[in-house]
Amino acid sequence: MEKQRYNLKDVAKLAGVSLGTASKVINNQYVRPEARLKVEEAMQELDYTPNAIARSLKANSTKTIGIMIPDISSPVVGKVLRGIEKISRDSGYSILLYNTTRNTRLEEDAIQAFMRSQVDGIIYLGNTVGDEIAEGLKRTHVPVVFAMTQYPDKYFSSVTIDNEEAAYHAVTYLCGKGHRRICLLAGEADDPNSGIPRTEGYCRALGEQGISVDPTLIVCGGYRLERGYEDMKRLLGERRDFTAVFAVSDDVAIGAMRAVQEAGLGVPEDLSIVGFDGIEMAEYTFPGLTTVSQPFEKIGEEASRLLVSRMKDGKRGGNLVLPFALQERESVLGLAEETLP
Amino acid sequence: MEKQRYNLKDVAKLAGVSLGTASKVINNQYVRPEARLKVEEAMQELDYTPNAIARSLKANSTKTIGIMIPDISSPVVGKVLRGIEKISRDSGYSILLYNTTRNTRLEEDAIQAFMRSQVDGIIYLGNTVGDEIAEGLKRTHVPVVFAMTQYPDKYFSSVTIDNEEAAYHAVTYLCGKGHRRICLLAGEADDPNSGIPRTEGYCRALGEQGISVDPTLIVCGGYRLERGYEDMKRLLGERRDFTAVFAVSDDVAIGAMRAVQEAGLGVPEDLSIVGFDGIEMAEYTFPGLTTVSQPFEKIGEEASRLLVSRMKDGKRGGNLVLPFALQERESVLGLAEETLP
DNA sequence: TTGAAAGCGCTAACAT
DNA sequence: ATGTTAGCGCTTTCAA
Repeated sequence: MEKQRYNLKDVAKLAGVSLGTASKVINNQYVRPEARLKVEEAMQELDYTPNAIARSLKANSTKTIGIMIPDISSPVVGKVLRGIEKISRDSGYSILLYNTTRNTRLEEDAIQAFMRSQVDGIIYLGNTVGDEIAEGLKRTHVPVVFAMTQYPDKYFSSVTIDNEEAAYHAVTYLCGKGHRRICLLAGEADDPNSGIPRTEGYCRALGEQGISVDPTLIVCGGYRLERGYEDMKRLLGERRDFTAVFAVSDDVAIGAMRAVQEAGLGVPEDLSIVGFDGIEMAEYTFPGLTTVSQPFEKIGEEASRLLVSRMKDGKRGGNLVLPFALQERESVLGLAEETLP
Repeated sequence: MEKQRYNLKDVAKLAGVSLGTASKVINNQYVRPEARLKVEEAMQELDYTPNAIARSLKANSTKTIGIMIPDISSPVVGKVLRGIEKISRDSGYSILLYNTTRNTRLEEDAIQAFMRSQVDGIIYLGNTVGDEIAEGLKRTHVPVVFAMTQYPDKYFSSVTIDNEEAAYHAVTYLCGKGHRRICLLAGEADDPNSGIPRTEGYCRALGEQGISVDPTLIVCGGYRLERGYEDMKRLLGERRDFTAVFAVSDDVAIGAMRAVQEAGLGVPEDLSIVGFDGIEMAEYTFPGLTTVSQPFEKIGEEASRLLVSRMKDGKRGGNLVLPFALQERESVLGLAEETLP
């Protein structure tokens, strides 16, 4: 089998027309019907596909968007990605993927790669944005939108939820159920994206209820299963003077739930747990996990829409804040008066 | 801020050399040191980045690989993707992503898009390959490798595990623990990729133990949490004459576990469960899920390596079969003699 | 060693 | 309505 790749010139020659005419055919400009037919037949015959590279070179636009991701294997990221992919594709854009593993050097590489590839826009997904990276992103001179993260510079747009408010809501809910000693599995202490605002929301809710914040009840770890498990296991070994746990992610909550159950305690009888994210798994743990759910796919879709519109008309996009929702399931117990510590 | 994009000609002019010389500098060919320096300074000054599009047009190679995926939001796919991305990037290839949602029309679109984009190779991830798609893939004339799936045509390479053997292994393990009535949550009945071989492995194991296969103990569903939950819930409503469950995926197993626990039964006291895949979550369910783990990241890496080497030297890759491993955790009970039905 | 120039596949302006 | 041609940014002969 010969490796054959025909071009428009070949098509034109076979059809007996000029290159320009053939070009008009594939671009839906007017050509005499019989000529059009001939060209179409020739295209068919040669199994011709337009070369987008050549077209891009000419048009100075690749119809491609670059996506930087901290960790593709995260289910949360996957959902957002699905939203992005769908809208981008429908708008005629291809997706160039770069996994940065939260590594600044790789982020810089990604930006370089995107510039070389002449992407028309960039979506930066999920990670906290460092200043140098933000600088690098600006120097690309293409529109950039952040999904699930923000950066204080009007050059960028973003799509997020209100993390402070969401955490406030969850903790207020717990207080409403009679809980007063609430442990916070807080994520990364210096993460302006999730860890910090959610901790603030936690503190605000407590304050509003007249409960003073006990810093020893706030433990910073990460966002992964393992941290939830390890941290809760350690905590349970030290003390049991809290009745509820609010975790920064469902993964952490599920890890914590395992530690609780492993310790012979019941959820929610002995300890109530609220998670954050609303991953599908939260529905199938036993008991089902009450959680603050984020509209991941929608976040991706909106990020994509924002980017597409900025690539089209160069408009500033602004910051879009999407609604969250508290999903009540079975992991929270309402406390009777006498149970309070 | 002006949108500026300089090209090599600008660099050459600023450096006071010819275009050809500037080109040699960025391609590390020999130029007089002082000229090289001038060019490098000019590049710096103009913040020059080579235009990969132009380079691709000339070189007739984009250093890009296209990846078709059934569902990006699946954690399993994410892990494979991570392996692919890592190796590809290290080998100098970019990744073009296309999510096909198991839809043949979208798969055809993906192939079209890849051809237009002039990808140098394609990785097809996870889904069962239809004949028309295989045909379309062949007509691209670029190397294609399948990850986690196969197609009987030497044009393609593949990276998989031995699904029949893995299922055989798991079921034999269950038999070794004294189980004789084993329910199979079988996935899709017509899926030559996972469903069929795993069912065959199940049957072979049973046969070898002298246990006759009870077809009413085999229930076909899908691979998702919901199916495991629904199917097991229904089954438990009808009968309880089995002591173990082997599920085609960890998601299904976890869904089933929830149904069992919800029914007031204990895992593994009343019912043993074995999953398939080895996702991280399997470690944090309570009890921990015993499962057959697949080396997802490695599958991605090897697929990528195979593809890269085929793109380089055009060699046929063949089919790579990677080892699986049974992860013993807490979801299986050893049955005493008298417990047998 | 360096410069000039052709050409990768396509589009669009211009001429016919 | 169609053909001719310049040129997108780069690499690579070929001459000098």
